Amino acid sequence: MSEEIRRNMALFPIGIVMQLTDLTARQIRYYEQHQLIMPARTSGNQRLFSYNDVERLLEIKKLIERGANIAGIKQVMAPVVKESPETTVMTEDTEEKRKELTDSELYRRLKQELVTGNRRGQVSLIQGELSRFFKI
DNA sequence: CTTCTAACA
DNA sequence: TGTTAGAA
Repeated sequence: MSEEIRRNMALFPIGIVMQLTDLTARQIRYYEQHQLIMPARTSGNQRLFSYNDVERLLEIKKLIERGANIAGIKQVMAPVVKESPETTVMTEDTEEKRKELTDSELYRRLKQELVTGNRRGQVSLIQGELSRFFKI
């Protein structure tokens, strides 16, 4: 299985993403309304975010903290279409840098999430999937 | 219990 | 953006 598929594989419900990004469900849904992210849905209409979605949200969060609005973020971030196999749309190299920083931050949180373990329900949902990313 | 949508004291 | 109501 390629990294591409792994990164775009939807596996976290909004609750996990909230903890990973420190964003409220309201904000996450709001960003989705504005096409900043396009999480998949379960048969029950529940949002399922991929590893990439989480990274994207962290990017959005930083831009928001820097005083950017939705319109501004849309300009900087390449609009997500769908699962584009060869679409590594990096508008600027400045984003490459920020990406590296958020990656380490994300890794730290995901790892902590896996070690700490959530409470009933989430454990089975996330732990099984995350073990594919981290060998503990 | 968790998440979803829609709407507003 | 917060928050809440009612449903799934």
